[in-house]
Amino acid sequence: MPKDTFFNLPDEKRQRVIDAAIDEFAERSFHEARVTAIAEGAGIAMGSFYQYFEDKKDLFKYIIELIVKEKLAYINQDMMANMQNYGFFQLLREIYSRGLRFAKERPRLLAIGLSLTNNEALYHEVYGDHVQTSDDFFRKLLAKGIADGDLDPTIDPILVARLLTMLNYALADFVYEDGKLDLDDMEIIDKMLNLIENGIKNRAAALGGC
Amino acid sequence: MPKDTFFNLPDEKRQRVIDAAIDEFAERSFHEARVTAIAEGAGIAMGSFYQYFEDKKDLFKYIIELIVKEKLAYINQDMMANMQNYGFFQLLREIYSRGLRFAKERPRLLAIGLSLTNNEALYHEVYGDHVQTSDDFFRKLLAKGIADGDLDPTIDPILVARLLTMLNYALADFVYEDGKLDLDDMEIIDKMLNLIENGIKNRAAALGGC
DNA sequence: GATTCATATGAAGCTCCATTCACATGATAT
DNA sequence: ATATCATGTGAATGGAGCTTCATATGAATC
Repeated sequence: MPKDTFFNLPDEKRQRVIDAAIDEFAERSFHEARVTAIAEGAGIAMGSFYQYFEDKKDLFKYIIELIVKEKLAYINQDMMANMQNYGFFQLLREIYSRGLRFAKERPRLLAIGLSLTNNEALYHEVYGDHVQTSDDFFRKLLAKGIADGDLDPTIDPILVARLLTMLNYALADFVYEDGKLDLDDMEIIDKMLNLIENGIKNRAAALGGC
Repeated sequence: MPKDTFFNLPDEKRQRVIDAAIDEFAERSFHEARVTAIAEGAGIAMGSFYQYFEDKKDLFKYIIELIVKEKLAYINQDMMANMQNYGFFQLLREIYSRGLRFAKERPRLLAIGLSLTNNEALYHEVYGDHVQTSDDFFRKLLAKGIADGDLDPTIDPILVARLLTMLNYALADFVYEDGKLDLDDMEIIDKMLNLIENGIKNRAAALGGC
């Protein structure tokens, strides 16, 4: 947790520190990121940095906290409230589309988030035990989908939840590689959803008899 | 490229160096990995290390080269030769199952490979341009599957290739988290394939009329 | 205007490594 | 046995970067 001195800072200066930190952590892993670069980027003295934070990790945890808050704001806004009104695939479409928007609008935040998932030790230190994972969320969604009759009841919710999470990551990945795919965002999402909904098997032959 | 002195080493000693390097790179990112730990692990003097390698990166690239060779051996063996005899989903099942076996039998190699995909700069330095990606491979497979009539011809092969790659990663991920899923390997793979083949929509209702 | 308190500063101090160096060792050739 | 060559060694060297420290600045209070 940053010290009081940090929160007492004028908004503009505090924001400069946050921005500089996001820049550095987005470019380099936690271990590679340099406190000196952050201080310089924010236009503060090295000594000041340690007036504001215990150490580098203290700042990093704070930044992660901000990212989580912001991401949840993107995903959650009103959606959970109206959850009952939508079918499974509508909800999934909404989740993916909001996740993609977050990735496009805050690519540096996305990069930091991804870098954290690649560092297990740090990940646990940041989140402790109460890891409200993306998996948990999808599991609940799947349970509801099965209960509502939208989904094949024989699927394994734990496995599928993980797969949906991974596909969500895949989506974010496309953002980094512009031009790889000549599609607009909703088109990508709809094609992904089509895979999730129907698979990729050729049904034309099989359904001939219907 | 390691120096001649390295390749002139007795096999046993050369292997000790390779093993020590794999241990260290599997535990820590390239940047965090310590030459001192590798030298100590291999039972050689620091000076010797620099008789064998230009620097830390020289060794790292060599290790990656070994990993790629070994992984290809797992995946490729005879399979590509018999490709024509199998349908798309049989091939995919085979690929996933071999990938999973590699992950289970060589978890440290898997970890190093994953860590490399998380470091774009290093990744490009190691592979240069001729990045024979997993994507390319799946694209060809998909093209064949469509040509053979196994797959829905309206899918987007580029997008789906990426999704199949990500699902392959997801599979490897499960290996790390034992117990999360109470299934044996082939069961996981078959459930994944079922998602890919048929999606997760509940067809019972829709097919009632058939 | 002196004291106190909070904050600012950048130059040390320190630790951790990668890399180098000056000096063995030991084999092979002369 | 001496010279030459390849290899081995671990103690310097040096740089990078986190953290601390001694000292300023400046506002608020007495």
